[in-house]
Amino acid sequence: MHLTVSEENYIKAIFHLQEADGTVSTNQLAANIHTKPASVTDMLKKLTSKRLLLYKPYQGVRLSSEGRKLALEIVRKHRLWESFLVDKLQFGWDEVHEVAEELEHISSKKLVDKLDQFLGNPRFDPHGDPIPDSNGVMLSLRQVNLLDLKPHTKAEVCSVGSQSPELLELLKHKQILIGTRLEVQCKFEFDHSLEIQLEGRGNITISQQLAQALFVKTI
Amino acid sequence: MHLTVSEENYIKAIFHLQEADGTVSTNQLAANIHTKPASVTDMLKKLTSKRLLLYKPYQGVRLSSEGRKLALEIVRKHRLWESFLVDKLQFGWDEVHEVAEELEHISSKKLVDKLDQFLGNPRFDPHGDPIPDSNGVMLSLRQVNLLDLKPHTKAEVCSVGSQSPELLELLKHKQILIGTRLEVQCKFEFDHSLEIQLEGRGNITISQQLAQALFVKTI
DNA sequence: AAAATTATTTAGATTTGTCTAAAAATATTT
DNA sequence: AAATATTTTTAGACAAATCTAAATAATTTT
Repeated sequence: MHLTVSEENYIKAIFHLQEADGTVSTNQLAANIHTKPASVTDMLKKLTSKRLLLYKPYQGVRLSSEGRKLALEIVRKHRLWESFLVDKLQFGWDEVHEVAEELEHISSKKLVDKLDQFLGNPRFDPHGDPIPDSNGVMLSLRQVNLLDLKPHTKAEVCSVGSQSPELLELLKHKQILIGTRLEVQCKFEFDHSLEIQLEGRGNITISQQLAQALFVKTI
Repeated sequence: MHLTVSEENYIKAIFHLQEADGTVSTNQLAANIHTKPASVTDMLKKLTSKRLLLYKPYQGVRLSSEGRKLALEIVRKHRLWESFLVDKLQFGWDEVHEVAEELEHISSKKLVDKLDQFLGNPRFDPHGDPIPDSNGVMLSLRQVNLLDLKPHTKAEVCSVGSQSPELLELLKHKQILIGTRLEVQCKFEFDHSLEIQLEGRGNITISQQLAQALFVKTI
């Protein structure tokens, strides 16, 4: 089954969007992939005819099991390449996403497996996200959204919700990294912001938007 | 200047073909790139309008200095990735070409330079071909075609003329690698074949076609 | 439940890179 | 140098992936 770069990008986007929702709408996809709803409809039809999607017009779309398998291969490649860039080529973890978006479309199965081995079969990428193995099995982290933590719980940052440059800029400024430990001090109903204490440092404020983008495990 | 994969492949093909000829014909390009002459004409017009080619209809084509610069970047990427695959991922030198054909189109300049550094700034790839540096400067080997050697000269294989699977299969069968040492015993006018002695082994026959594909330096 | 709004699909156009068939230019042979 | 053969270009068509504008379906509001 050979897919174009464009087809792969749709499969990947549906995979990520359906994590939350179960089923994905045309408009959601169009926004995510920076294209127009009409273009999405065309592509959904094409991928459905290739048996990669379960799609009923007006009813949203999900990946078929075949589609899910392909999505996991793409995610695996993306996260392995990110690991390579950070661990071997000394990229910053906040500058690898775009390059990995290109590298993830290289098709050689042998390349991916050799790369995996070369990196020591890592289970998580530099952002803390789990890397599927060559059978498409992916560990899931016991991670919760920072927004859902109660006051006085301690936690460790283990992944971020997106790789947008804007988010990464803010994290850099606040000196929050994967592995940073913190304790929620209090929460404010008014704007849903939190005050947290960073281990070894003082208290800082986290906005609702930022908290929503941070996934932690309690410690 | 952003080029599509297809455009880059034309630039690269012209670069390699003009090594020998100086100027490249439409049919030559079509054969090399596995496409039809009519398609080549269209692309030549497009790349000419981007000022990457010097092209007069019916008169063949050459790279402009801008085109040559881009070609060298692509060749650099190709050969660095081949080095990575062989040196780091333990690929055989005869199985890296196709993967490198994909990797060479990844656009990040930073990636290429970091990769170069990671590999220890190699000057030659696993096939013995020189790798241009980040300024597009490429060492040229003092290498001659095996066909041009006189009887009783000793030489060392330092590069092969192509990476076609057929050629690599034959080299594997005859156990000829980069670095293999040999001595030309005699040449036959009739079919332009050579008899050579492989160091530590017996005499074998090299056809005109094979000799033409082997570049050596005398020792 | 009818009207208004929003979401989605259809219809038709555009761009890129390719193709085939035919025409034009160049090269080779007699 | 005329005829023939080869090479190259032009003209017109096609598939992929996108777009805009218009039509249709679904949802929400009143």
